[in-house]
Amino acid sequence: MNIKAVAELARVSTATVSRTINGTARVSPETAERVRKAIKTLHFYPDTNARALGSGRSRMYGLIISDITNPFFPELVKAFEDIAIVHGQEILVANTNYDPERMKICVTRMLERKVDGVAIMTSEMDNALVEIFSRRQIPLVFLDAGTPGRGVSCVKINYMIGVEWAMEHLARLGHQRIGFLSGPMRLESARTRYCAFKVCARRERLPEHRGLIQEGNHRVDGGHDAMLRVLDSGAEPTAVVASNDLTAIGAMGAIAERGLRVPEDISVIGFDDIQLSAFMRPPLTTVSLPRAEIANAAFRALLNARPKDGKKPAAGTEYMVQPTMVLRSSTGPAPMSRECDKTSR
Amino acid sequence: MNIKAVAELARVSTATVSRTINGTARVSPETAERVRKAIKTLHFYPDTNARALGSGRSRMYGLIISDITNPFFPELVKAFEDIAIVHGQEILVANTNYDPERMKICVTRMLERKVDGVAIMTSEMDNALVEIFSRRQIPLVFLDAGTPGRGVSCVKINYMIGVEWAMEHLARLGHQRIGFLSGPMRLESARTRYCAFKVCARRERLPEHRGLIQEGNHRVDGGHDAMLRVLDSGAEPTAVVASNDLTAIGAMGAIAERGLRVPEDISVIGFDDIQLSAFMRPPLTTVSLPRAEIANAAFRALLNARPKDGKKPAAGTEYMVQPTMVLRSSTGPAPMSRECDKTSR
DNA sequence: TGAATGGATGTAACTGCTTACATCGAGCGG
DNA sequence: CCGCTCGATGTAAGCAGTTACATCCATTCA
Repeated sequence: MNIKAVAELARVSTATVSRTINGTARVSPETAERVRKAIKTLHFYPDTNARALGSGRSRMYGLIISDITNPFFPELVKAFEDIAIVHGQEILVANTNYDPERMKICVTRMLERKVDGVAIMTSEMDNALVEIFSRRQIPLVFLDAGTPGRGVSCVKINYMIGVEWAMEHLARLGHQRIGFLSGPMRLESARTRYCAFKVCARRERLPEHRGLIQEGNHRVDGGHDAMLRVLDSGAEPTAVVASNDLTAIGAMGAIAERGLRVPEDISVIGFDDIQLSAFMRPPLTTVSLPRAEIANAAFRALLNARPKDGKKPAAGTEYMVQPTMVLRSSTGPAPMSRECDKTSR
Repeated sequence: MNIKAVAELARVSTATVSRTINGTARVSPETAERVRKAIKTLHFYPDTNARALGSGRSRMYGLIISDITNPFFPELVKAFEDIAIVHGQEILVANTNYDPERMKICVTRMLERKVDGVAIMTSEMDNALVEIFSRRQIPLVFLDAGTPGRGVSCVKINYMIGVEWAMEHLARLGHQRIGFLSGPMRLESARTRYCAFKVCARRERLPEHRGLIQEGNHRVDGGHDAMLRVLDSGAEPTAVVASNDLTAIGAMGAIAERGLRVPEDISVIGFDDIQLSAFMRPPLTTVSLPRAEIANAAFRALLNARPKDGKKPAAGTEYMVQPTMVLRSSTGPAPMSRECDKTSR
């Protein structure tokens, strides 16, 4: 079942069949109709491999993420896929599992499949690998990393403003001793959020305490453990900001274990706004990162940077997306300080 | 950058390069070494499209799921991908978004990419589409649907035993008035769970009440609404079993809204054991469906059914996987009946 | 010593589609 | 009425691999 069979049935050449399928040149309406009919009759599906080989374009974008079971990613992937389908492109998803070794495999897959561009939504990237893509003139787009260049774009999230909003929200509620549960420090995105927190904390002249800041791993268990360390440090926070929602959820568990209540004793703010945050008890106040917008920007970046007519890829751009604050019930007025508590007893 | 360049640098023919890459025939160690060195020097990555075209095998399996943002799927996808990588295969994931129309697009993609087999882990499948695959001798494997045949396997989950365990657990805790929040009845898997519940309920001679059983949509909002309907029906359940975890989570929210407590007033049991269930307050007792095992069975099914040497696909098999009960804190002893409550006041 | 064997490698046809170029009429202006 | 243009279509050369078959040479055996 190939294009030749269709051509014979429609009594035209294979070129005409190809042209009607792709709309790359004028075909008379009657001929086109005959071809379409033949395609239907024979249940013909053009072989993508052959198409890619012949045309040099694979009609496929690569999407590299850390781990599809991290709830941040599925929505991103879906949004990206939906846009891709509209543009007649497919997407090839690859998980790095946070492992730079496996990242190499991902890159290899992309190259072997001759993707038209790659969106790298994770940070396990090393410059040698970027070089490989750039040598082949394959457009790239990074999330929260890199600098724009020929064919290389990046989508940056305005973490600073997100953290500012969170801090402002807490300040209004009267919080002073605010903890921060960071992500793994080897991740650029985690470091950025951490830095934004420190800048804000300094600016607001919040009391500092060594124990207030603890490193997690962007997973629930890490958030749980980090929160316990905060509580055990004697820092006595009235609120904590977590580097992502999973961390915040772990923290809420730890707080409950210690017999404290959210938000009466400690307020908690997350980052990401994953689906499940809305269904926690209490529902989590969080800084929402707009997944669909990120996917959109990334896709547009790849589309725009696409090399035209064998020329070099166009210049890359930097996109900035703005997070939004989602107020739910895990934050509340700061409790009176412990000193007051003691006095009143 | 193609195989010819490698061949020239290694001073051999393209056939020898192909042979060393694929290990399909003996190549002398010295020659092989030269070829490998040339590949490395030139950063050569063989074009998968050309390979697939030449060999007829795409080394790729399709995986059709409903929706990657449904937390049941990411783990399935990941497990499937991990096994595939070990076997040197890739996977092409496609979302149907629960839409039969879009299922057609998914099928088209699979055919165009000449996949070596397809795992269909969703129910929006119609027989005409199955026919298309079977005509092309492409092995299929279904989850919870279909019957095994030539090249067609299925992985079935023993829902009956899962529901039995849940009911037994509740019975031991003294529950009698047990509600059921079903999934959308058009899904075979939802119907199966519902039937299993009814069979169990009859066998245990549990009191029946029209309002005890309500239809949800396998999402949180559906569970929430269905639970409200149960509560408003006057059925006064002391426990509810939900068709999946998201439904159970929605139900817990509805219960809390009505000022009732889980598990003191109403026990809740879910189905699936998605990650977030462990982090609910209270953590959700649920019937765990082993995602990794399902992925494993599906992959093995495709591998075994693969047509050998141009022959027809082998006969398909039926795999049965067993769920397990995960006891957490959303279930507890049945409260005394309302009547008793009234009397004691 | 000549034929048979077999391992290593080369040659070239083939995969299914795209596309540059060629061809062929029809319509049209000079 | 001729040459031109232009739209519709055909021809065939790629694209980058795989692989059946051919070739070559060194053994091995009768």
